[in-house]
Amino acid sequence: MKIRTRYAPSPTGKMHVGNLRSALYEYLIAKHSGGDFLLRIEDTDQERLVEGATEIIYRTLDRAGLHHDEGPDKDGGFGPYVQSERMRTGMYLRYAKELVEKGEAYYCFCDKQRLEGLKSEVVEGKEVMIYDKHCLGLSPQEVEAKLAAGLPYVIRQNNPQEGQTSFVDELYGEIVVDNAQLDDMILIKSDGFPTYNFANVVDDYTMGITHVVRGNEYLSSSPKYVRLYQAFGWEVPVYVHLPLITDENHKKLSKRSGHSSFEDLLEQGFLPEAIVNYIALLGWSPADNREIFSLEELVRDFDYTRISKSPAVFDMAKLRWMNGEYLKAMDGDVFFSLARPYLEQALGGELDLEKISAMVKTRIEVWQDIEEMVAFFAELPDYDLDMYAHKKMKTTRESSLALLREVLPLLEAQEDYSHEGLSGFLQAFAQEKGYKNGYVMWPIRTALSGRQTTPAGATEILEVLGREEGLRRIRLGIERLALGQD
RNA sequence: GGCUCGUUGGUCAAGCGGUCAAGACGCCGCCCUCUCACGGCGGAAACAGGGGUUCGAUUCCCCUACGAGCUGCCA
Repeated sequence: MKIRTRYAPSPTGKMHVGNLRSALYEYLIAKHSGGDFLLRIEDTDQERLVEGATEIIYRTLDRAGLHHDEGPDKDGGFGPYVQSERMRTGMYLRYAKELVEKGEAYYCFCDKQRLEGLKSEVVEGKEVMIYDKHCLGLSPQEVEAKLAAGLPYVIRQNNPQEGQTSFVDELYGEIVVDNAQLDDMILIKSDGFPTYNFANVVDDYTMGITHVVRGNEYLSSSPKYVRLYQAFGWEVPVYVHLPLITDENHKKLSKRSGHSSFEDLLEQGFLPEAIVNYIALLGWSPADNREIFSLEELVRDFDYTRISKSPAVFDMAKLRWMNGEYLKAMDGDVFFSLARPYLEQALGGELDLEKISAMVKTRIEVWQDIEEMVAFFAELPDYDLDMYAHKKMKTTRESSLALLREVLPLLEAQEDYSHEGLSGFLQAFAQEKGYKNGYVMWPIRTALSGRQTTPAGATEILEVLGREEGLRRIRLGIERLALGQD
């Protein structure tokens, strides 16, 4: 049997990493076995729809490389793939009526007031209500009359008060609940739209979904869905409920709390491959110890039985590390082409950006790190003269001044300002004088950069800065040190 | 409140009756070195608690605690 999975988001905003991970696992489970991954838009809640949200879903999936085999834009013969369009075919109501006829569902005409009156317990500020099956007692004639009168109605599932319902989740094992716990959830809303609870079952069945892969939040309502399948006489699909992804406070990720969406992370300078790789490991681990996976490798190695059951905290620090790994492994030219906009923004087009790009490559974790790191090339920052003193280099302000004065004429005489030429001659100089390399390089680099740490050594910086600017900065350093001494 | 699920270092996470309880991120130290970074080496750091079962429990069962999810005409 060919596995078919689906990602079924409701278009209500951005996709955060939890949403994306669901999509990823659904994709991986299907693709690992050569199956199909479908996209279905669940827009049955007309009030929560957000303009443009569907486009975000397409964009995100595309950027993440999770290409669907079927979807609203790719008909595979199981369409429509948008629930509002499916509703127009009348299918949900038809199926609901079938259930009514079987006694597995019933019309309910209860209005808001009556329902409000049913709310009894108040727990943590939330009122808890269990529907009392009031309308189940209506005779067929009464129902007909109310329907004919055009009264608004909903259709509710009719769950038994006794017995148990169970199903097997691939990860969590057998889940058993007392039927008395199952409330008569609404299948068809008064606006004619199906609820998620009903639509997901009808759609998953009619679209041939074999493996229902979804967030853990559905685990406890799954018995109700299972009852629906059974009521229809449909085969229950394979269920794989995924553990939650939480923030550092162990709270479920949500847009409301300002948690990053996939697109936010891209803006923050993360690579889509790194994000995908990272979230793949949030709740799943391979049999070996590997951590770096391309999407193709994930497809090959993804064994969903190894998905864990406990929630995972989204750790930005590790994502940053992983992004850095991707950056380091990237081809130099590709890196440069991607880094270029950031380099240009920080430095303009004057300097040799390609050289600077190479310097920065092993030192950044996200693109945004570039700007701060290279700013000194464009403009010498104001710096504290104490920076010239470094215990390990054995330099002091005084020794630095002397060193720079000693080295300046030599640099003025130098023609070759290549990194190789400069380092060759400077090291020779150090050796001749019996200085350690650091003793001569530290003052020079400080004068050139005005910084304690730089993405390159003194001679590389000098090469990029060029003879004129380099000498200018060194002279300035001498001047300031001399002044500061008095 | 009820129901369901979960609980190995700060975080991810291996383990599936007998291990000195992996590995990774982060942190710390050392080496490399013209600073930083990379790279290399090393370190601190965990089985929530209590009962069982067993010759032997991180591993199986029960209870408690804690956490999470659901309990919507939201998904």
